[in-house]
Amino acid sequence: MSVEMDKSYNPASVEDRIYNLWINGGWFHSEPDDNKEPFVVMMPLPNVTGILHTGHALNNGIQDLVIRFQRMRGKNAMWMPGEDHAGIATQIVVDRDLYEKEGKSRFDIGREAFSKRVWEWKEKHGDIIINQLKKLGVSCDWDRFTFTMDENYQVAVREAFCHYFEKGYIYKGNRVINWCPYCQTAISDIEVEHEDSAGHLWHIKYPFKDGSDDGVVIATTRPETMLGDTAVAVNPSDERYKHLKGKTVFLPVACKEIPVIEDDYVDLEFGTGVVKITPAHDPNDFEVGTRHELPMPIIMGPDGKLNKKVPERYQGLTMLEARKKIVDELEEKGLLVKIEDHKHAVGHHDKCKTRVEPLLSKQWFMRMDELVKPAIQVVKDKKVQFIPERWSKVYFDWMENIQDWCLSRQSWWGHRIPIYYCDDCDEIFVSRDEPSACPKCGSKSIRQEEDSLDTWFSSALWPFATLGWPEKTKDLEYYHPGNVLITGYDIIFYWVARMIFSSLEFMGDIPFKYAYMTGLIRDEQGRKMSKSLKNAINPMEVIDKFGTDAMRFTLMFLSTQGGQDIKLGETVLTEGRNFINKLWNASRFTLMNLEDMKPGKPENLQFIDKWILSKLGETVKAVTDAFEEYDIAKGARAIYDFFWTDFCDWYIELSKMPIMNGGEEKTRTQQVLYLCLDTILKILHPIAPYVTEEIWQKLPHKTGDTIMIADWPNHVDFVFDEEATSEMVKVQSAIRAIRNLKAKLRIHQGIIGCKFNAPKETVELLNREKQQIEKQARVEGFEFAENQPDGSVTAVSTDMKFYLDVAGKIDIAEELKRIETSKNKTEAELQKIEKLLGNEGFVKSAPPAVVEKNKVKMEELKSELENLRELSDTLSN
RNA sequence: GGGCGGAUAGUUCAGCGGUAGAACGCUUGCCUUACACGCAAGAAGUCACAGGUUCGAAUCCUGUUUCGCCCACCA
Repeated sequence: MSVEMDKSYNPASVEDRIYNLWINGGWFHSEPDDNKEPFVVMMPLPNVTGILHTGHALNNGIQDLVIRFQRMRGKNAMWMPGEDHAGIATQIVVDRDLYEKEGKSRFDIGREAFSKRVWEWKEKHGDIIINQLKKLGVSCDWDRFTFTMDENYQVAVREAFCHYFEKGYIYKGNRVINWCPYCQTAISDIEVEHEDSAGHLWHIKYPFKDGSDDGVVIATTRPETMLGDTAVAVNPSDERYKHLKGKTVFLPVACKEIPVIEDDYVDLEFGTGVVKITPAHDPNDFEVGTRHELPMPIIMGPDGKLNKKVPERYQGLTMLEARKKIVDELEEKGLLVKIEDHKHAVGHHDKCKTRVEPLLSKQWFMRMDELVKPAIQVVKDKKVQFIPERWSKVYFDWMENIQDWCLSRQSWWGHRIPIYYCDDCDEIFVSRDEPSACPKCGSKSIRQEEDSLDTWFSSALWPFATLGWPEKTKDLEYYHPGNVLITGYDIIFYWVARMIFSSLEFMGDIPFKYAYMTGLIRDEQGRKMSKSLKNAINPMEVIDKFGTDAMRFTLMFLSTQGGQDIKLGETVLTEGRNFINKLWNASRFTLMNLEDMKPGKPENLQFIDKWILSKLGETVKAVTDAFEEYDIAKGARAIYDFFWTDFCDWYIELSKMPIMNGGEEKTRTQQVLYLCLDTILKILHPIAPYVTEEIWQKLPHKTGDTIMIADWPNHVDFVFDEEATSEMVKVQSAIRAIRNLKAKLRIHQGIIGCKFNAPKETVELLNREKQQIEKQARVEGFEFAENQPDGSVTAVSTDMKFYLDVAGKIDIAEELKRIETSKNKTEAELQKIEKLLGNEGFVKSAPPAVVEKNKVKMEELKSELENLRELSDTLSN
């Protein structure tokens, strides 16, 4: 019988099979259990319209790592998955689909039909991202999968809205909001992306009256809005414009007279010191307009085109078309004084990238002042902790300067606002269910608000709405609050902050203890991934090419605790792939040599065994601590270093001889190998779940059905053996020296630096190296004496005497040069350490261990230097 | 205009008070019966700059330069 494993790891043949094994085992599922401590992670909701990007791969990878780690540590791990209806984002996608297939817009088919279409779309495409997520190997509790439009979830949303309304936090306000002409809806401030663009500052003369040459010059970046001007303003303290007080000016193009008003808002330094006031199309102007009770004509329709309030020749033009026409016209009339270049930020809707227009409009708002207070406090008190800590500053800055939240969207896909209007008595009321009559006058003539809620209103309830809230469920009691939220820092405002105040409001508790902010993933040059640059990496393609584990390992390896952005590309992914393959092959070697193993605890440990087990213990501790502290990369690095360098390069290589020797030695080595492999698989499982499971399933003496729920190793089970460790250091340097062709020369001269009394095992190890060098040396034409004294226990150098003939093959001049550089280097190092040790402060205040170490090092350097001198003397003779 | 982060080997990054580290790439050998997605040996760094604190600074402080983010109603 032999172990059947391919020469290299083939993820495609493993991943789906293993995932099904886990699903069928039901190990992802969690139920409340008072005897076990829960560990809860709430998944950041992917959008129904979404396709998986590398950001998902990163934060779901970390979430899965944390969940698998805690599950193995014996916690009742529950990871809540779900999907967001994603209001406007989805509406845009379906709207486009409708247009492409039937040439219609949503307005052509109406709310009912459109809504039906979105549901159909969701049924058809909603699973795409979920299936992609599964390819990542995520171990979330699919039985609990929640969609933010599920019936239960709708109940929660209505409850929350009614609660806020009844508390007086929700109000209808007439304000200048951000309007997206493409989506034809209001959006909130944070949904506007500002892009600096090279614009102009137009200086325009408003004459005192029709025909007059004289007038005031205003400066504006948006001349088209002058059609909605109802005043011009100057600062009351501005001496230049004292004479304007009480006058009116003539508004060119629109042909009407508007007053000159005084307001502190006007900046004396900027532009001409005179500002045109367009109350319906600029938030500041609106405030000025309110103070001075100015008329506020709205000149733009929902589609972003000028409406009937403007002269006929402008009606139906878009704002930008109107701008051009107005500027032309002003120029013709000689009213355009000058045009300056001016850089300013232009707002765009983050979903559809359309330029947003400020618009006076009636919308529903949520008062934030009260809600924000406790939400700030819990972060101040470290009840909720950001990782890395610096993000809490971003959180505070936003929360402390927060504006009321514009909740309503003129969208047909989402939670319809549960506000009702009575046609008979004008009563406005909320209702938790479908009301049949007005509670005040009993009229049946009532209608529901047409608008929907901002999608983030429902996501804000995620940490408890998924657990059955507003019902008082066992789940809610057991799982809330959660432990950690893992997400990109780009949604701190959208989601993290809103979950915090929502949980505090409805649950009286924080939603999670830690908010771990991942970096953003960029391309190899550090650029943002974008469609236009065509530099986006599709995780599905990465999985096809490198395998899920390789991708996950790469991402974890790069995701440092500082939350730096991550540069991802072929090079690093290849490294991850190589590591996984190395694991596969080390396991293949181990398993091939384990077939006749007697199970049991290894006995009669030799220094090499003690050494690898010491290292293993250290690694287990380092990894456990790192994962507990959410320092993922540190953990990944610890495993990588131990596994590749210590385990593969040294232990496996050195294990070949005792295995060949057979007998007790062999059994012992097999048992140590087994112990190491088993432990490595376990601590690597949270990072690379598929390979580790696949290999673990092949272990001859495993207990249990899956590595997923195997016990996490405990470092105290591995004793740290200092003597073995220092012996190993010596052996390693001896072997390295022997391996080196130049070292052969030193051996020949009898001045090798690694003379020591070695135990039998060490000498054997060295002999093995000797054989290899012999072979290589023969290839290079060296001669040897054949009969060597055997079993020498003392000096390696004596043992290597047969290299005598090497001398003639060495380029003496070249070698002398090398020795000279080497000597200089050693000398410099020596001086450095001498200086350090000569430093009184160092001896007094440095840790004694450090001083000792340096003393030892100095001795070593001294003897090395001496050897070099001796060697160069011999050579030059 | 405010705030945040980075600047360490050719490249990507770790280290964050005690003698400069890893991976990739590069050079030189090797298909050594787990792995060429591999093995061994090697070259490679004024730790951006200038001051300061300290016995000692890549590491702490203060400036400067530079790259990148985020926030902000100066028309």
